[in-house]
Amino acid sequence: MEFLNELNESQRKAVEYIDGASLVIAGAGSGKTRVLTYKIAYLLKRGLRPSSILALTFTNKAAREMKERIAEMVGVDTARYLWMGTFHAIFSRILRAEAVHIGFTKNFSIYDSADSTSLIKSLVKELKLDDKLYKHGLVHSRISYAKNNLISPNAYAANADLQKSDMYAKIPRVSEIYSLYCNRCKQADAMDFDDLLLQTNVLFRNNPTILTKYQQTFAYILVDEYQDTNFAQYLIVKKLSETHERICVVGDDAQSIYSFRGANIDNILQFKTAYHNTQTFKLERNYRSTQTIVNAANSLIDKNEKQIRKTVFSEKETGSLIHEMTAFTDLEEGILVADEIKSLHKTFAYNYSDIAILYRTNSQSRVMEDSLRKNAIPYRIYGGLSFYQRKEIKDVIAYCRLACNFNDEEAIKRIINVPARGIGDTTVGKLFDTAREQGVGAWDVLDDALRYNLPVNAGTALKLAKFKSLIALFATKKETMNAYEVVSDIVKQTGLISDAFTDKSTESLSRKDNVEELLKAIHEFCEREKVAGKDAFLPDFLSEVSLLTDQDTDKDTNSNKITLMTIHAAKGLEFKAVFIVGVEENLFPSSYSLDNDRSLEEERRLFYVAITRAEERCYISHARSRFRNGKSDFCNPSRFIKDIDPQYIESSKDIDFEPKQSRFSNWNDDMEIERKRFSGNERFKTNPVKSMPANREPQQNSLRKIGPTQQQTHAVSNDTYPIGSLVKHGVFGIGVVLETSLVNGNEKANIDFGTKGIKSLLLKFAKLEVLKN
DNA sequence: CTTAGTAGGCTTTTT
DNA sequence: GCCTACTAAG
Repeated sequence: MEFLNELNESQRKAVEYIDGASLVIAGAGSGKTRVLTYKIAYLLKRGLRPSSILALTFTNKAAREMKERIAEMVGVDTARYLWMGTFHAIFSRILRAEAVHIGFTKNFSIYDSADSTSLIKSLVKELKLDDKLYKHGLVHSRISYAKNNLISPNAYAANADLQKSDMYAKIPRVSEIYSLYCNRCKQADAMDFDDLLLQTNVLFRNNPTILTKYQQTFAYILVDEYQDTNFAQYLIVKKLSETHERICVVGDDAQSIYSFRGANIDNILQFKTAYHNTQTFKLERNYRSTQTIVNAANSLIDKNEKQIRKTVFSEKETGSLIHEMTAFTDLEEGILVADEIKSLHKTFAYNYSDIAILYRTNSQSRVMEDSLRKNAIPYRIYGGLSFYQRKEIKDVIAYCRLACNFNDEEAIKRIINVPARGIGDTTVGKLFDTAREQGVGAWDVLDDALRYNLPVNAGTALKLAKFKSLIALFATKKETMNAYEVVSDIVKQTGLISDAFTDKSTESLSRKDNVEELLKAIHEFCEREKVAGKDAFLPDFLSEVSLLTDQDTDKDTNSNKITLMTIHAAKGLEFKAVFIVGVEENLFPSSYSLDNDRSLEEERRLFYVAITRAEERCYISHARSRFRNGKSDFCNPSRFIKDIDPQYIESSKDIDFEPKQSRFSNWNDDMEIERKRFSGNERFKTNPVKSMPANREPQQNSLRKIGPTQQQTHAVSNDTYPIGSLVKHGVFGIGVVLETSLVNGNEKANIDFGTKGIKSLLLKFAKLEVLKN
């Protein structure tokens, strides 16, 4: 077991304890995945069969990467038999095998969130409720909450607290919708994402022999990211490990950021209560970040009440201070970030792929993008609409689903008129109403309008019947043809992308590309299975694809580009330099989180996650005004900045926002900074990593280019705003132009707004009105 | 039944 | 400001 020597002492202890329940608290960057993989390797070396080990993750990506690493250690042929995957993937596999015990078939459909939403909308309509009050998102989140907490529709209706809060929100009939929703899913032989966990619980609760079978199968259970488990997941794991209690959960309460998806931080905080004789291991050495970054993050998270106390430390160099950047507007923020990235790239030889810009909301990406594009900095945005959420992809998949499960009503609704075949909303409405009245499935009604008294004319009836026979044809083909052949056939026969030939718009071309991309993926899937000696049929592909996300489609991750993503998406990743942008009140922390401490603490953890992504340099930026929801808002710096011990931050704030300070003294500061910067640069060249000096910083960002010491600075011969002009600014009012300068080709002016102070503004953004010059 | 035009709305989103 | 989802006209 010499591989154990590659671990530090606390890691090794966590790996070697396998006799009972263990909780591994893994601080950011402390080698959590390493512990998990080595532990599995250790279990195998100790003689456990791979098929008796269950390892649960939250993403396919995490599962795949872990499996690869284990394969390297113990060989592919052993690793293959591990039960390793996401909660959803593993339990959908078990549910397919045991489906009959809970009234489903093994080919049950998986409804994605769009299907759930669509079903909820139809139910609200059917019940003639006001969709302004019964918003689908809200209703869905209530249902989801109930399912995650294993509250049945009846229990929901009987629960006084839930009823009270629904009453208060003027949506008292949610329990009714919930109940109908469950019935419809069952009729459609469909489970939504939450059902995969809920029905697993139902299965184990109602079938003790089946539970026992899996308890015996899984001799050892490991759970990654335990802080993100919800109650349904907690209970599955608890039940499966009940007899042997050989379980190891790994997580970091400080990185619990998914409560809005039902994650319950109490699962990790209370683990010791749930499992007797728990051994706790703390991984406190951070291998990722400089001491400054680790200490700053510690000082921040220290402000949270609810947490497992730990002392995360780094033995790397001190490193540079966290840099606070202040911009006037979101646009200027983009410019400052791009400027700094250029300097990191040019002067300090950072690769673009070493740098990430992280934000709280996706909408913030736009300004950053614009600025990067203008500066010809390559970037890649993660997030937004995922591949599998694209309309054309979902359409193809809906055809597949329907071919495998004729009861899948959401699939029928989605594709019955896609591509347009003259079956409109009215007809579809009649179809489902009739099916409901007659107590049959819509599928049955399709080709027998007469028998079921479907009130449509002969032409429409024919169209419906033709649609049915088309799907029935695919259903027959799937019995003999492999997944790739069937789906190519579907795409060809339905004409889903044929309009791309007539329509040359980039839009339809990209749709065509996407469908081809999907076909390629299916082809690869079939080839993979063939290598493993299996034939891949449509249901096999379907059960895999329903649980796939965009993160699994990652390509060109190796290219040298800046990463732009939300902080949520950045969890688990690391970059040499990280820019956290828009760190302002009401944005971060989000205004939605301000009314209770629990969610405010979660926002703080989110900020903690953001900071701890950085290995060497971390920038925190905020703007004084920001364009949001169509209008410009004033912004104050986030309270979280004050939560960080000031000794770890340096800031450009004083320079930009100290109107009382005289220009003269600023100049002095500025020159001092420039001097330090210069000497810092020189040192840096000889040793790029270690001597990253804290003082070579962009804190002069807005002023260094104005100060006389800067060589790139040129006075602007400016006709529009000569010195002494009287100008009017939308926010600051009337001011006098003191001086102008050129900053990377952008004109900048220092303007005295009297009581509002002296501001340094970029003229192209400031929208100044000249009153007198 | 399809298309265009507008009103509303707005966090994060491992599956 | 931008996207979606519903409504009114073709």
